[in-house]
Amino acid sequence: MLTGYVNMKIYLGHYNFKEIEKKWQEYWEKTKIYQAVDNPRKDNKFYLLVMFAYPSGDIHMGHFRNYIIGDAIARQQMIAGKDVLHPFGWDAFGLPAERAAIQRKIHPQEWTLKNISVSRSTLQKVGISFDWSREVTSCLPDYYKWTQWMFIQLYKKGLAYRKRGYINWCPEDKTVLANEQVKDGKCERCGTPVIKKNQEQWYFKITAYADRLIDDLDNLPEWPDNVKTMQKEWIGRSYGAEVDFIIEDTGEKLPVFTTRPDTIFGVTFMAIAPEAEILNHLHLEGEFKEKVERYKQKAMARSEIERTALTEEKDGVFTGKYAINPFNNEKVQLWVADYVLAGYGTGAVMAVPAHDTRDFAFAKKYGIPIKVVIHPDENSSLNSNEMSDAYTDYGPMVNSGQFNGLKGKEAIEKVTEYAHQNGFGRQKVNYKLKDWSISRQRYWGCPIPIIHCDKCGVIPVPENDLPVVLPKVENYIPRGRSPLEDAPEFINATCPQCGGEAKRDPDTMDTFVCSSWYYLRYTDPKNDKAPFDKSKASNWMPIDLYIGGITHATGHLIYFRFFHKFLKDIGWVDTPEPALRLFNHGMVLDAKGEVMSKSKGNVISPITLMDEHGVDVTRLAMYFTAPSDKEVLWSNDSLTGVEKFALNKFYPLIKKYCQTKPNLKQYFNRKDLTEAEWKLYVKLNQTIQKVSDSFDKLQFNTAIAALMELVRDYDTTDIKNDNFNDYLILKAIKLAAPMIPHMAEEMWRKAGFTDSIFKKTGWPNYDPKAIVEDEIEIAVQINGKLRDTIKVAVDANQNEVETIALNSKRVQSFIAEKQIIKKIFVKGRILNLVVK
RNA sequence: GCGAGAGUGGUGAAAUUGGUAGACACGCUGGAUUUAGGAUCCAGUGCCGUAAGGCAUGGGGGUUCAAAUCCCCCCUUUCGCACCA
Repeated sequence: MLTGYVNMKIYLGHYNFKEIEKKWQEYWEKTKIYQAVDNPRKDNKFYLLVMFAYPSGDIHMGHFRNYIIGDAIARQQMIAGKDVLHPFGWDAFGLPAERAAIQRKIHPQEWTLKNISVSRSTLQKVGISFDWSREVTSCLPDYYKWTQWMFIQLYKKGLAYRKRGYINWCPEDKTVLANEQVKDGKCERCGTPVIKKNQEQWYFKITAYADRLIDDLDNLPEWPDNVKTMQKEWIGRSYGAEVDFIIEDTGEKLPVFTTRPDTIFGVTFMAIAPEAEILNHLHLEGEFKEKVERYKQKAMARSEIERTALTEEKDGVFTGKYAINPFNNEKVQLWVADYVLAGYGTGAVMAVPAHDTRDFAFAKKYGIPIKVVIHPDENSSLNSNEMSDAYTDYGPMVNSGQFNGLKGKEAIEKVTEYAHQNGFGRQKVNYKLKDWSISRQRYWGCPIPIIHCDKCGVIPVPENDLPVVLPKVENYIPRGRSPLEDAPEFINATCPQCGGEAKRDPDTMDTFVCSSWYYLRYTDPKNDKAPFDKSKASNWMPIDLYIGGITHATGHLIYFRFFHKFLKDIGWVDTPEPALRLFNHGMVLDAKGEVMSKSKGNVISPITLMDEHGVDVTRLAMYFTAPSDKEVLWSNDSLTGVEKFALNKFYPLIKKYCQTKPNLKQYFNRKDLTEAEWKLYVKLNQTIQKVSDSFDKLQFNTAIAALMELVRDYDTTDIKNDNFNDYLILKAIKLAAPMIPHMAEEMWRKAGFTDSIFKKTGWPNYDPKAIVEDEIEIAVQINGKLRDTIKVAVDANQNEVETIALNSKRVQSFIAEKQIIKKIFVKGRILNLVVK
């Protein structure tokens, strides 16, 4: 019945990947197979999102891996019959594009648009199933019009506001950075140490959502724990109390935040951050004024890295002023110290040297008293003269008046309650998270839709006048203030309120604003009346699977959740969270484990590999090398095994197809198959199960291994039933199709189908009664050590297995002259005989 | 320093979540075929040992009939946070 021996040499020539890839790519495009509908069935939709890309050149290995992971899942869902939305777009504003443009002396817009078109056509050649009809590009006015609209909605709700304060400034990029763009005190992009600068900026009030951003993480079971933990820590919620100390001279309140109100009687000094506003209220005099001033200057000049280095000894300077502890009316010294952070709490801390490590070191250095107010327990005590470090655990309060003896949680509650009743304190929750600084003094970004009028103040641009178009200026080099300030045609405007002369806001937005809502635009990308149609968005939301790098854990992924929650509050979306499941893929490094970069000269381009080996083989190699969440040390050797498999083993299956058009929905009955066929049928169903499981976990390496086993076991000499033969081949093609789409489509068509395999043809379900073989090998252990394996019927009970086992010569030799004292039997697995 | 994860053959990795460790590949060794091959096919391949057998999942202890998997200590490593009062 079958074609018999096939010369593999001839065969390889028969899979002309260049031709076949082109053929199907054109077909898929022509038939619009990836075009998502606007109104999927709610219970049958699958929104697969991969993070959109910076168009910084053509795509590299990392992109390639990211997108083929998503593509395999998207295609599996298509086969499975889901309505799939799998869009793509470009995060096209931002510093990298601008910097590259400056280097090459091309306008950022031209550079960006050119890169987009190159990258797009590469992605099309990779055969990624993106719905290009929904492409969005964040630097084009039809998109950023709505980014500006978002800004205005936030402004209307009081969630976008201006504030003067110290900001992170990158002297190299000459712009403000958000906290998440500062890594180790350096600019994340260029590595330049960041300095503090006092400037008026726009902020989004993300802190108003801090609690929901933390609490709702518990409703995201399909987000990785590490990301959730990172977000929780980043937001950094801590419960405590705020206590008002009194500045002795002026009687002014000096509130401080503490998580340890139970140590309040141990306060021996207060420390204030050099940048803190309160310092100006102290009316410092004489030499103290000078010293403090000098210290402030010094502290501000130090870089963030120096200031936060833990090895650095803590220092500070006495202000000559005192504050009163409202609990015991004790007078405590007021110090300025740069280990206190201006941006957290009130910028001042109550220092309890006996019970805080930092305060202890500081007190020792400056000879400030140390007062013990907590003992480790009722039976042991501390002596401040003998302490070599602070005691920071909980314990009973001492030297604390009426509170003596209370400890831990109860102590904290009682102390706080007392402060509350007496009007000098309250419960307080504090967050590390700060409001999101979004102003950037750069050209290549989304203009902030605000007009500054001398008469009317800050006026948002009316929504009808959007977009505020970014002008194409010649001089976009950053100089420390926004280049737009020097573009008269842009900066000069009329006030929408009084009609008088006014100025536009010269800054552009952080690009993370653009990427905070793009996933919604995909549901309705051409809408020019609204950012998106509510019902279209509602049809597709939430995102079922969001794939991207772990690098965005505390940046983009928090902003995007914040935006979504805001949009829910103003009635534009109806789910509490944007994405049900998050998956972080691993990085691609070179064979030595180093990042691929042009400067190192170790870049391997996926394009070169695809030209030489074809898209499908290149994809397969990437899938097979490691599970998707692990990093890959890429070596071209990875191609060898999978190439042989794909070209010499898998593709030739189609030559053995007998054109019987089997019914793929059926299961076979045992009586209709020969013994060998049934065995193969079981193998097929096991493969279906393994591949499906692997896809659920995005572990394509094991899916491929399972397919390799199936093909290895497939032996036509055993098969008499052509219908079964064809059934097996078609199922195998479907299982492989998401990973090797071109080859699979080719095989599918060769099998006589006139429509695409990706058009809801049905993902294979395994036959539950054909998952285990009739006869299996089970292990026989003596005292827990493997001594033999025996073949038994799959449902053999303990007695049957024992009989067979005891018949084994090997087993006998191990139990000879010994007594069996215990028998453990796990059906289908092991028999363990304990002997003595 | 704190938090989370990881450590399995020469290499990439599997392991039904406590039940035959190393699936599937790469590489290597031997053989076959071939004018030749980096092509293809067959066999072998964790380590020690001729064998019987013993030893093996970073190291050391423990729980269990049974541990890569659970518990304790240590080492290495990756990532995140890094004076958050």
